[in-house]
Amino acid sequence: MKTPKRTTIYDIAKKLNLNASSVSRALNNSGNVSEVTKKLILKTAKELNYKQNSLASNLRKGHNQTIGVIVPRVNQNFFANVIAGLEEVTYQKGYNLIICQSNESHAREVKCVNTLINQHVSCIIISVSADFEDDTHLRNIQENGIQLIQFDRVDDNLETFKVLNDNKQASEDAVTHLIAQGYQRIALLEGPQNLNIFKERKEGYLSALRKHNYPILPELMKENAWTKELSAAATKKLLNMAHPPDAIFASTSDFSALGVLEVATNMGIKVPAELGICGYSNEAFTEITSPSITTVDQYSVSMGKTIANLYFQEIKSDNKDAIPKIVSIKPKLIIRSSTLRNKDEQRI
Amino acid sequence: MKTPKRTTIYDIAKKLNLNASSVSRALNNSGNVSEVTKKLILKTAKELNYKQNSLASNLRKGHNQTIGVIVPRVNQNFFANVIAGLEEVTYQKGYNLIICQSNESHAREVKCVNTLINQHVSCIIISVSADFEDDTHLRNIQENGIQLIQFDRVDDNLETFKVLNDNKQASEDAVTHLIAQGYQRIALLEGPQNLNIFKERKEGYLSALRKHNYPILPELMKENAWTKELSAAATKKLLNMAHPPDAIFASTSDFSALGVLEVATNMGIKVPAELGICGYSNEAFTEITSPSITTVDQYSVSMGKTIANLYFQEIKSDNKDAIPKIVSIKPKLIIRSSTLRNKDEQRI
DNA sequence: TTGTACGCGTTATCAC
DNA sequence: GTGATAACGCGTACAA
Repeated sequence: MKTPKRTTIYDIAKKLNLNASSVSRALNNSGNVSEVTKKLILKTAKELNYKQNSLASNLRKGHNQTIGVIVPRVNQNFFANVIAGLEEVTYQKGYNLIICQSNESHAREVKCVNTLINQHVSCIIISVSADFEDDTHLRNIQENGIQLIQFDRVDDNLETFKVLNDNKQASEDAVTHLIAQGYQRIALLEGPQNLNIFKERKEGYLSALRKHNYPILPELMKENAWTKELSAAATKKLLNMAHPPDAIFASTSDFSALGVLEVATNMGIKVPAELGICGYSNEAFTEITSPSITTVDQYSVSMGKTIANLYFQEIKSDNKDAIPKIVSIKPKLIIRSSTLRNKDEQRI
Repeated sequence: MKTPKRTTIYDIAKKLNLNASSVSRALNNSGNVSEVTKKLILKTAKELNYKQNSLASNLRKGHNQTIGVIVPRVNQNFFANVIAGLEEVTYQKGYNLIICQSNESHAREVKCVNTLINQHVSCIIISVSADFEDDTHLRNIQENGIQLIQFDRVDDNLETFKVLNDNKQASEDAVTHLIAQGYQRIALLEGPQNLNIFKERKEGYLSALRKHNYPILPELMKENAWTKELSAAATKKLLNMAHPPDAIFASTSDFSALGVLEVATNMGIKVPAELGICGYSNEAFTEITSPSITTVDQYSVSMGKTIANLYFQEIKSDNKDAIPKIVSIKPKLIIRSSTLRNKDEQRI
C-alpha cells in the first residue's frame, strides 16, 4: 500500500505565498501570527483537508502523546474495565493508548515492552504476566527514560509507581465475614504464589484465621486453583475429605467460585447452609447464580482512571523526578446469598 | 518530562568509526554489510542499549505499522473479544494497535477518527456508535489514503471492507427454533433501528414468522429495549397484556434476556414452560442462569482474527485498489434450557 | 563493501 | 509579524 501524498504545511504555505513556519505557528497557536493571516491559514488548511502528521510532530518535539498498556488479556473482565477507565481519562488529555497483551507469557511481555520503547511512548502501564520471571525488561523501560506504572500484578522489588488493590485487607474481610457466619473449617483456593496478588490474598486469609484463633490447616489450602476447572478439581478433593470444609474462599476469581458452586450443587451439598462460598472480582455473573455469590469488588474502571490521573497529575507534571508512590485502593466485600446462612431465606 | 537522550545510530557509528548508513543497513539487514562489521554493529548496539525510534523510521518510510481501532466500549464483552482476536494477529505481524472508544457518541467518534488519521495509521477498524449520524468522517479516512474496515455495526451505504455477522439468518434460526418448540406468540425486543445489526435481527424475526405463516403482531414488538432495564420495563408491559406472549426474543443482547428472565421469575411465570426466552451474544452468564439462556454465539474472538487477516492478506498485500469485500460470519444458535420446553426436565 | 547527501513533516531559533 | 534555516532520527539512492 502506497500512501498517497497528503497536504503538508508546505502546501498551505505555497498556496498563500507564506512560509511553512508561519503556517505551523498559526495551526498551533504558538508565536506571533497576525489575526488576518491566521484565519487565512486555517481556512485553506480546511479547504485542502490538511491533517497534521503526528509522527513528524512528535519526532521533532521529542516526545509522544501516547501511553502503552500491557495486560495479560484484554478480554478479561478486570483488565477490560481498567483499560476502559484508562482510555476515558487519556482521551480527555488528548493522549492515545497503545494496547498489547502478554497472553500470560513472559517472553511475549518482553517483546511488547520493546515495541513500546521503540514507539517512544511517554509511559508504560503494566500488569505482569503469570509466569513472571525477572524484571530486566521493566528496568529497561526506566533506563530509556519512560515512565513506568505497575498495577494489580506487580513486581514488588522494583521501585516504581504502583496502583494496587489492598488484597490482604479484602481477603481478611472476606474470611472474617465467613467466620461471623459461623463457618468453622474454611478452605482456601490459591493462585500462583509468584504473583503478589495471590500471595497477599493468602496472607489476608491467614491473618483472619489467626485473629480469631482459628487453627491453620494446610490440608484446607489448595495451590494453583485459579481456573474454573482447577478449582472444581480441588473442590472435589476437599469435599471428599473425612473432615471436609464448610466454607471455601476462592481467592483467585469468581470463575473458581463458580467451579466450587457447580461441584457442590452436583454433590447435593446445600449452599450456603452446608457450604459457604466466596469468590473474588465481582464478575457480572455472580449476581445471578443461584445462590448469588459473595465476592470482592475491585472497582476496576475507577482503578483505570486512578492510574491515568496518577500519571497526569503526579508524574508528568513533575519536572523533578517524582518519588515512586504507591496508591492502594480498598476493594469492597459484596455479601450475597452464598455465604449468608443466618438469613438463608433471603435470596438476593 | 524531558526525555533523556537515547542512543541513536549515529552514536553507534561514531563509536565504531563508521557511517550511520552502515549501521542502519546492519540493523535492518538491508543492503550490503560485511559480516564482520555487522556483528560488530549489533554487538555495540546491544552494549549501548540502542532502541530504534519507530517515529523516525515510520516518518522516513512513509507508513506506520499501526492499526487504529474504534469501538463503542472496550469493556463490552463482544468488543473486548474482537480486540483480543485482532491483537493476536496484529502482534504476530509486528503491528501495533491503537484503541479508542467512542462511548456511543458520534461526536467523540469523529474526534477519534481524526487523531488516528493524524497518527498516520495504515488502517482503521471501526464499529460505529449507536447515534450514528453521517459518514463524512469515514469518507475522510479513505480520502486520506487510510484503509477502512467496518465490522458488526456498519454504515451500509459506504463502500468499504466489512466483516459482519449474519444477523438476519441467526435471528431467523432463533425464532424458527422457538416455533419448533411450540411457542405461539413470540415477542421481539428491538434495538435502535438506525443500526444495521438491529434492523437485520428484526428482519430475521419477521422472516421466520412469515415462513411459518405466523401473524405479525405489532403489539408484540418493542422498540429500543436494548438494556437490561429497558427490556425489563418492556417485558412487564408485554406480560401484563390481555394476550401476553409465550416467548420473548431479546434480539438486542443477553442482558436484555436477563431482564426478561428476572421479570418473569418475579411474576412467578415459569421459564421455559410458560415463557420461552432467547437472548443474543452468548455472554458467559447465560450458561449459569437458572434456567440457562438460549442465545446466539457470534464467534467474537475469531471475528477479530478474521478482520486482521482480511487486512494483511487482501488489503495490504494488494498493490492495486482491492475491491471492497464483505465477509459474513454465520453465528451459531446455542440452545439451552430457557427455550427447551419439550425436555423441560433436562436442565443444562 | 562503505560513505555521502538528502528528505520524510514538523517545530524551534534565529534574524529581519 | 514573517522568513530562513537547522534539527529531530532514520532510510535510501547514488557515488566511491
